[in-house]
Amino acid sequence: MKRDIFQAIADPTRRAIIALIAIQAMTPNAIAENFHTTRQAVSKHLRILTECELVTTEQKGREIYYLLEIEKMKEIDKWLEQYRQIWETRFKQLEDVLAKIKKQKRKK
Amino acid sequence: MKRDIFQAIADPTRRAIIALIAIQAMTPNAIAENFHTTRQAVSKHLRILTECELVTTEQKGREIYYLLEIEKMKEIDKWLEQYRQIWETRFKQLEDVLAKIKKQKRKK
DNA sequence: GACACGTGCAACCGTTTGGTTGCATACTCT
DNA sequence: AGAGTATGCAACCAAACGGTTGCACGTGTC
Repeated sequence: MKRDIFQAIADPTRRAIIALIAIQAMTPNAIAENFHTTRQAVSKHLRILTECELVTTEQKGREIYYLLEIEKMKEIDKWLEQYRQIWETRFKQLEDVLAKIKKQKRKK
Repeated sequence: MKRDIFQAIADPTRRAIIALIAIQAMTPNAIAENFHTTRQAVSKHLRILTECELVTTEQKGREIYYLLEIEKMKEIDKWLEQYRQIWETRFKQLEDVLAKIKKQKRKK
């Protein structure tokens, strides 16, 4: 039942929940109001997000606020980094080619 | 059956396939050699990756080479951008606080 | 043309997923 | 203490997922 962060963000509803609590911490009920599902379904999503440490909870009386653990999002960024390097290299190569063409035109 | 890019990268095997063909285009058979599954299973993953335009194919005789569509990866980067802004803002705020503390110490 | 090779697709199967309903628990207010 | 509110958890269900096996189709090679 160990889910990783990539599975966590795979579901559109969960991405929406993340977007919501990124702005401000919210209770399950408040979050559920934004979706066309039951509160329990949202609760399940929150459990998954908590399991892979993407969100934390903070109890205030009988209400539980869920907050986004923004640091965890960096893991995706870290994974993307290797590919960012590739597309930046390709862009650089494209620039070089364009520069070469420009140079050749000037010669005429 | 419409899958988005986030579902595509949710599976560890698919992320491994992406990592493989990021270096160089490969045939399904060559890719499958790197995993402990059947060629058909890999073929299925490739189909999913093709469906959401993360990979493209190039036929060379009876072999089909799969290549990574690196541009598509930028979609994830674009999605991450909003959160990157948040963690950078927080880091900035932290810096400000530290600077303030430093300043106060100097007064003494 | 016959045959091996590389590949995709359909059918099937067990497991996981996302959802629902119903219930138990914990806190608040009167 | 009792009523109402906020929440989590278990049981269940249909659909989707990831895998396998078997087969069909196109492409090279002899």
